[in-house]
Amino acid sequence: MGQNRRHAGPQPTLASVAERAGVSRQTVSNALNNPELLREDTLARVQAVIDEVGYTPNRAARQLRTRSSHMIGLRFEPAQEGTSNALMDRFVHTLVEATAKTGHHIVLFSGDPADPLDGYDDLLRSTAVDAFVITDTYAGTPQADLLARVGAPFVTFGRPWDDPGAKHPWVDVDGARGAELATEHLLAAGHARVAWLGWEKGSRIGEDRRTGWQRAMAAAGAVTAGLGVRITDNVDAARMAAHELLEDPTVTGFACVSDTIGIGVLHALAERGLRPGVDVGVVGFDDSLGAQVTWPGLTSVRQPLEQVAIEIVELVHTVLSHKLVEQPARMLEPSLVVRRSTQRSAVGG
Amino acid sequence: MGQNRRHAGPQPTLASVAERAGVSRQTVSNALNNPELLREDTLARVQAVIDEVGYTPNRAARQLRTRSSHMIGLRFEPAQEGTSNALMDRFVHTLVEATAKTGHHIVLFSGDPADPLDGYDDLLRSTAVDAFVITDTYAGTPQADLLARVGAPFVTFGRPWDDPGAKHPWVDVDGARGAELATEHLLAAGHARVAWLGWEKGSRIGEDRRTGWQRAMAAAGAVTAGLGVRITDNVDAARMAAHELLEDPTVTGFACVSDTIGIGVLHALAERGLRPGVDVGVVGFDDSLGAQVTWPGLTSVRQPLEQVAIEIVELVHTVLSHKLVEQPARMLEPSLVVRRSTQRSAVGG
DNA sequence: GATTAGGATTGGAACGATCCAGTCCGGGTG
DNA sequence: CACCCGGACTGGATCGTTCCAATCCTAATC
Repeated sequence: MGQNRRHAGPQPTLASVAERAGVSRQTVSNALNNPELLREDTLARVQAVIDEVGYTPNRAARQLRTRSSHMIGLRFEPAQEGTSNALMDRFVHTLVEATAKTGHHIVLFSGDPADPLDGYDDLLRSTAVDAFVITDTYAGTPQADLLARVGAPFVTFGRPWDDPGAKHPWVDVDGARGAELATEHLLAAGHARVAWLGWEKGSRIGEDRRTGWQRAMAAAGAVTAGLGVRITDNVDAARMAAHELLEDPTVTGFACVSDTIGIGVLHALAERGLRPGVDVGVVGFDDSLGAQVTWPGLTSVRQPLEQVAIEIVELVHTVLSHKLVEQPARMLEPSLVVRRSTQRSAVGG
Repeated sequence: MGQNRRHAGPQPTLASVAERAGVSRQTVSNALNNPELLREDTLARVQAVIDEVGYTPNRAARQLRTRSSHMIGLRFEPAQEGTSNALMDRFVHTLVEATAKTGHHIVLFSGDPADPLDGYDDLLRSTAVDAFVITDTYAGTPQADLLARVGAPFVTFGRPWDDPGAKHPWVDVDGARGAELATEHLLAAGHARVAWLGWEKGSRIGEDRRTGWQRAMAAAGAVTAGLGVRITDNVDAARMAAHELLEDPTVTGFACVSDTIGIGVLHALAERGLRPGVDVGVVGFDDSLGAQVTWPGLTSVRQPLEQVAIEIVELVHTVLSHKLVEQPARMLEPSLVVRRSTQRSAVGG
């Protein structure tokens, strides 16, 4: 619809539509933005002309007048090779779909990796975007501070770790709960001593997930001493740490802070001839592509990224319409995707 | 710079800068867009005021007048779970960086998955974007046809398979050459009989890559009869196909059309107790995350996505400045990333 | 039939930039 | 000295929309 433009002449404008329909520009504008103001027959007549000539409002003109671009900025950080943070892909896609429904679009921009603030100010001052979505809050939230200071609307994916009293809207996933789910799952599968392979200190997200492991272990009356290990996020570091822990044959469960690390544990098992799921249970985190394709399949904690994106868009919408909500924060629950790395059933064939 | 806005009053405009600098609006405009037209001292004076008040041109106004938004549209297709097409991540990121250098931004949009044309027309007619980058040309190029018809600028990542005479600009990676590299590598490693695991017929990309395998085999005087298999792009299908081929113990090399399929072959090896690299060589395609983290590491054909993005931006720029190039098409060479799945050296430890 | 209320519609004035057709000015030329 | 030239700069018009205040119209009320 609207695609059947008959004449390939100049783009139709509001004025040309108005003239053709025998009404004023304002009436056409209202037909688009406040149709309830028009009499039924007038609306129908205007609509007919709009369809006939294939009119689409000019965004620039609208943006200039209304001072809103219907664009949402997202700084697209470089994905580190070798780690499984390509989960952004899933998130961004849902974000695009969710924003499309409210007539918004996502504008990507980049910035000096050393300066987390780079790029925001420019887009904002040139009125190119109405709001921002901020995804990397793990290292503090200087962007949030900047934007809050200049009064720019934004929503973060990630709670304000450093400043729990921050009033800005955010959506996050309960990582501790995820690790708890993972650990409970391993305990229920009969692995009494579950190790934790986490990131090095300093990662708020990592520490949060770790508390979930501790909570589950404590609830089961299990000892955690010597079972919590901190390493960097790569396959080899995890492989070596797993080898070390596996020297103690009573350690048969591994809850991991990431899929990358979970995969590293699977590598160690392969090298030792231990059967994943049967001899040793392993759970990763993020349900990345790696978890899905690695042999024989890695059980993983899945974040509801689709839901996160949807809620973020809702909050953006709320903020932009100045309907301030009392507590504009949402904590979502992760879930567990069970694969063979925690299943005792026969593997193969 | 420009960030030291002193007063948080209303946004400075061209007119306000002009007044403060004691010149006309046009002069300020020229200072920004055609500085060579100004006398040196005038330029310096205007610049000083611009910096002082922290002026940034309003994009909407500029866009309205010049009819160009400096935005480039990219339809962000849903990533299929379970397949390794997260390589878009790497591509998109470079695209964002490359466009930033020319003052452009990437706007993501989505569309009805059933309608490859959905979304383009709207963005174009509302003058929201100046050009498009099209990434999925594997299923024909209806978008390219549409855009060419309405005279909209665009560049595709992927050659026009159906219409080799198409005149639109494109950048692509020589997939046949990639498969040839993979096959040559396996042959050189002593695997005389190299099987090809490809996609089902109908995929132009898949067929193209397949010819590379055939070329390398023919050059080596090797027989391909019974060694070319077509399956769907998932781990299990590949695993089963590999099992079947491995019934013939002379088949010790696998060139695969994707990493997903390569990983499936690795699964089959694990189930049969065969050592990757030592007993059987496997090469995937795309150098995805899965290839990097899967055990023991999957040799893979890597597309120069960064270079693709850069060349695409160059072409977009060329097209937008109406400097038509004679043959606006670039074919890039892939490379091979060697990992343990094709190395006879000891694995583990 | 004059008055009024309120819904429907209108036309001028922005929004903030660039385009275009000048004007101003200082110096070289005949 | 009149004339012309070209570089530097100016001011109105314009892009396509929405805001605002005013006007028109219809029907109900007195």
